[in-house]
Amino acid sequence: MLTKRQQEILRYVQTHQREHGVIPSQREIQAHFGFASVNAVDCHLAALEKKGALVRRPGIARGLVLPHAHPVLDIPIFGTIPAGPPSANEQMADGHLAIDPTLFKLRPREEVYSLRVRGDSMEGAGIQDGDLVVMACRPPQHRDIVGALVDGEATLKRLVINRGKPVLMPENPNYRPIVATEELRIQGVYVGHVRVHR
Amino acid sequence: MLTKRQQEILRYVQTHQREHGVIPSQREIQAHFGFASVNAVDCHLAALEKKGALVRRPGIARGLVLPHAHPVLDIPIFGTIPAGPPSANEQMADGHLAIDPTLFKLRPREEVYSLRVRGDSMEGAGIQDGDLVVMACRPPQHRDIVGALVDGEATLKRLVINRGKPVLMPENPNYRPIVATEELRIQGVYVGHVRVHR
DNA sequence: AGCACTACTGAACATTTGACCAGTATGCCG
DNA sequence: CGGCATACTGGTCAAATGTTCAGTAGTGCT
Repeated sequence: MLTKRQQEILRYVQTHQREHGVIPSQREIQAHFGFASVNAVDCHLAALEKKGALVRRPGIARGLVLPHAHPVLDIPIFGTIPAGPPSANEQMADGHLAIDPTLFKLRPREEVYSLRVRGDSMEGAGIQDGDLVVMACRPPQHRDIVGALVDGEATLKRLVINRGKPVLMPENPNYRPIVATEELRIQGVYVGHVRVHR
Repeated sequence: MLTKRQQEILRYVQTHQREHGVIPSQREIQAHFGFASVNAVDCHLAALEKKGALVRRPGIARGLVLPHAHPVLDIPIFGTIPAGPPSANEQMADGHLAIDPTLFKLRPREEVYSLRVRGDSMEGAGIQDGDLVVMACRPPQHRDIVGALVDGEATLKRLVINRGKPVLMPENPNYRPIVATEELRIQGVYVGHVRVHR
C-alpha cells in the first residue's frame, strides 16, 4: 500500500526513534533525505497518516505516533513475596519487565505488576519456580489464577468458589487446597507469564 | 533516591507517553501540576537528569528520553510450523513480540525469533499449547530444548546426545523420543517463553 | 550561621517546529 | 483529456517550546 518513498520515510522515523529515543522533527527528516523544502516531508507525513501508517498530533512538536512505538509497558517486578498491592509502594520494584501490553488483553487503565514465582505448587498449570507471572488488578472470577494474601502469607493459586466459599487450589498433587481461616485478600489476577531459561 | 515530587513528575511523563504516544512538553507538565512557572518543570527535569532518571536532548522539543523506552527488541513471531531459519524471510512474521532483550541472556549479536507452540509434548517442561517460545540461533548443547526440523517436520524437543547420536526427547510420557532417520536440522535453542492467559 | 538542595514564582528570549500557500512535473485511470 | 495521487521546490508565519535570569522560601547538614 505504501510507496517506496513513503516506506523510506516511515523507516527513518522508526530508526531515529530507536536510536535517539526521540521522534525526528520534520526538518530533521528533511535534512536526512536532502529535501530542499520541509513541505516535501509534510506531504509524505500527510500521506502516511491518510494510509494509517502513523498518527499526527497537530500543532505538537515531534507529534508523530507510530503504531508500534508505545506498545511497551514497563511492568514493575516485585519480589517473591508481595507485602501488598503495588499501587502503594512503586519504589519496591526489583526491576522492570518491558513488554508489549497489547499481548496481554489488558483493560483500558488496568494496573499490572509482576511477581517472581517461588515453589512448584502451580506446576500443573505450567507455572514453575522462577517464572515471572504478570498480574492485573481486576476483580477475580471463578477459576482464575490469583495472587492472594491468606492469613498473612502470599501465594499463587487457582481460585475456586465452592458453595459460596473461596478455596485456593494448587495445581500440584503434592499440595493441598487452602481455605482461609482468617483473612483472604486477592491482590491480582494472573494474565500471563514469562520464563527465562537458565 | 528521587524525591516524592520528582517521582510524580517522572511518572506523569511515563503515563503521558503511554497514553498519548508523545512525550509531554514542559508546558504540558506545568499545566498538569498547576505550576505558575515553566521553570519549576525545568528544574525538576534537570534534577531528574542529574540523578539519571532520564536524559534530556537540549534544544529539542519534547526531547526527554526515558531509560526504559528503547531497550526493547521486536522479536518476529513466526507461525506454528517454521519452514526454515528466520534470517531468510523476515517478511513471513505473523506479528511481533516487543520485549526487553536484557531479560533473556542473549549474546552480543544473536538472532532471536519466536514460535507459537502447538501440542503438549513439552508439558513436563512447563511449555504448553499456545505458548510463545523465544528461540535463539546458537549452537545447541546437550540437554538444550531445541526447535528442530526432523525428516521435514518441525518440533520442539529436548536434545539429548546419546552415544554420539542426537535424540529428541519429549517431556510428556504420552510421546516417544524421536530419532532422526533422514535429516535433523536444529533451527534454534529455547531461551524462554511467554504465555498469555486466555 | 552558612551552605546545599528542593521547590517554586515571574518574566523574557531565541529557536524549533508544524502548518500553509503557490507552483512544477510525472504517472495512472477512466 | 481531466482528475487525482505522488513527489517535490521555495518561502512565510504563528505557535510551540526549551532556556535562562532574578528572586523567594523551607529543610537539613555541619
